[in-house]
Amino acid sequence: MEAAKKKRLKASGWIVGDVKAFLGLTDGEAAFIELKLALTDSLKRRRLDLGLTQTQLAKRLESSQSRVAKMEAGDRTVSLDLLVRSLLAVGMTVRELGKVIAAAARRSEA
Amino acid sequence: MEAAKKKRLKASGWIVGDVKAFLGLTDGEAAFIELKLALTDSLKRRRLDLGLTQTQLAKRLESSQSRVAKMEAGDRTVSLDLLVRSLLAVGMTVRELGKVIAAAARRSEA
DNA sequence: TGCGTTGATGTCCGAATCGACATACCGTGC
DNA sequence: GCACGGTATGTCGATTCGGACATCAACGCA
Repeated sequence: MEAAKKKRLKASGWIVGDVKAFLGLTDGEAAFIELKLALTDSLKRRRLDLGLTQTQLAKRLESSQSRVAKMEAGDRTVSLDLLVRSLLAVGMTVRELGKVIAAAARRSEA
Repeated sequence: MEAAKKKRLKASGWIVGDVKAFLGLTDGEAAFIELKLALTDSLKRRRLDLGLTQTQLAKRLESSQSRVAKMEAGDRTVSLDLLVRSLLAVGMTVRELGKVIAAAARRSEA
């Protein structure tokens, strides 16, 4: 968390300390979770943009509705592999993927 | 593969058709492999930059030398999860990760 | 030559993840 | 209210992936 934001929060009465600190995660682990969340959101956004239901998307991915739901819910039984494969399967390019990730990093630093 | 490159190769006597076409991969699958390769290389480069042996890196990752070797070799039993978690564990930021991925895409388009 | 270090490869088996199915939940329209 | 389409959640057997270990090749060095 950036210092300025921390200060703002503290000033407004919050106890400062993010999820990472609370759960005792390392920087790497926190970054990994942050990354998964960003992809999770991207996937859901893309599905809605394509006007698909979870069931329809599942068919494209040769998966099941329940797994799509878990992907979008950030379920811990969903791997980064599956998330990325899915994004690529619905037409996201590697380049766009890179952008999404970099953008997510920027957002979380703010 | 981009058209211009295809032409160049053809002109120089190569039979045109990349790995993707040969193996009958979809665009998404090909992109996924491309992505893994880029991360594989990044990991090896970072390890060498840090001046670590595979065994030393393995210790940091709480893994084993053989798994590190497989990661760097692009073994199919190595997941994207492991690759990304390893990169984050050796100090790569999510933002850098995004850049590496985008850069890899640019390179493969050329 | 023999020795130590580094990395590559194959295998084992427990843990994590998968697709699938059942089922519950939640709106919306009748 | 009820039905229905869409989504969420829990569970199961099968597959994949993980760390660990053994082993091998390649290298430099005494």
